[in-house]
Amino acid sequence: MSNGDRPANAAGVGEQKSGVDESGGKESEDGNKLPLGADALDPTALSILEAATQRFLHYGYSKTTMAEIARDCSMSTGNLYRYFPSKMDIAEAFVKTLLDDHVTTLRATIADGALPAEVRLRALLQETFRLNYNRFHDRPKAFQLSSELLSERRHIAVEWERIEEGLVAEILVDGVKAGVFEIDDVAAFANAVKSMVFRFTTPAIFLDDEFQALSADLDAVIDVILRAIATRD
Amino acid sequence: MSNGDRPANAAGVGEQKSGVDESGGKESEDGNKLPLGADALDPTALSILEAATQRFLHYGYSKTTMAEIARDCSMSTGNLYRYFPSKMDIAEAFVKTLLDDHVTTLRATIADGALPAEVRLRALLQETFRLNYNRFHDRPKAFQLSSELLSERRHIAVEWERIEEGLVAEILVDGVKAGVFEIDDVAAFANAVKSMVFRFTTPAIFLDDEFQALSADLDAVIDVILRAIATRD
DNA sequence: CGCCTGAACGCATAATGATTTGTTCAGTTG
DNA sequence: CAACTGAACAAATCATTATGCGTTCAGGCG
Repeated sequence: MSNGDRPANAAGVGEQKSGVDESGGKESEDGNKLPLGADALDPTALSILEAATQRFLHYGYSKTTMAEIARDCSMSTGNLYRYFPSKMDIAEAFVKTLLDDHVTTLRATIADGALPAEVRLRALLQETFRLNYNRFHDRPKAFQLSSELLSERRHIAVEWERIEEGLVAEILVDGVKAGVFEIDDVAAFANAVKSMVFRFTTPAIFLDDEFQALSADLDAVIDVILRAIATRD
Repeated sequence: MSNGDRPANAAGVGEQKSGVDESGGKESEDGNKLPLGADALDPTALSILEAATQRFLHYGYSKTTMAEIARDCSMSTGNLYRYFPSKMDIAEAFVKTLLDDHVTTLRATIADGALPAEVRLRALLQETFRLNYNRFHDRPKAFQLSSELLSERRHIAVEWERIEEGLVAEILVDGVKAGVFEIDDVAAFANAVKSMVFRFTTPAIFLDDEFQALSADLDAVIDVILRAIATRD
């Protein structure tokens, strides 16, 4: 218990190691447009994350050893622990950048506020599906790692869902303001939407299904949703 | 290859053993109100199924041995194979009676045609959820066995889904006839409903969730569905 | 000849031991 | 003193052996 020396803000992933408590943790008051992971990282920590990312993508989490990451960075294994509390925390940083990219893409998808709310909502939900599908199909290693991590560190999944639900709610509010949607409780409805498109955000299922068929099914669901909230004249 | 002797209709589960082909198999032209499994079973086969059922429920599939089942029935292991082609086929018969019970319960739930179609649809979907939830929570061994079998013998799952979708479509048609629903393509809409309630029929997910919270979420989804198809005046 | 037995076969699962790997920390370096 | 090393330890993982189990089939019985 002698070395209390850590670089300023060591990896920003200071959660409990294996406990089960759910203390809120940092709230990050700085608006929700900033990236949620990998920001303000020490250069050394960044190089570790980069090396780990390459190996994770090629060989997967379990086949990547701390010794290999250390060798890639020309440092000792012990030194890795000055920047990340554990191997799992490196994976967490990796997954956070993945999710961060997703959110960025989704924001770009719905950026054009001039488009009708129905169009933007459909685009958002289809793009969410497409991102999940591609992550699952084209980068299986990344997918496996993220789903394992998200099931073990639930708070990340919860936060991510909260953000996605916020995007949906954003469009819903726009639609209500524009007079094309009629919704009592936007937050509750956004939650219902999450349930309804669950099938298209749970890759464990669409193993052998075709993208086209699922996308068409999703369109049918969106049709129902839009019909339910369309203003009646 | 000398013994071509089998009791008439040996277990009615004559599918291929481990091939991958998907030939239609028997069509069962006799209406869909009859039980789909465990009918017309030899008394001996029935006693085997009964003994196996008890052990499956108590100890699960893998911890139940053919030797035990044979001992329970006071016969040799070899003789079991005169009534069921394999252990998995005994499990199939077991699962079919489970699903059969489900369908019977669901039919009873929506039997009262005098009730409004909205009420019957909600009852059907909530009851479907409740049955899945209970099977998952109160009889974990039965649940595990059925999900493993349904993923291996897909045609059973497919047929079961077809029946459930048929029940939904039945109510939808009634609602349209009564003038309370407005639906273009009933079959397509029933399929969309299946997607939307997917979350509530996929027990792998509601591991730690509460029944009440999920049931409330399902109610919200049903509200959206009903709002989408309500006739407008 | 129809119905059934139980020993025998080969595969899957479990148990055992050997090796690797995540993590720690006393100590080195500059 | 901050940055880092590398040997040491416990726990996980892997290869290998041993055991159990589903399945078959040549034969017995009534």
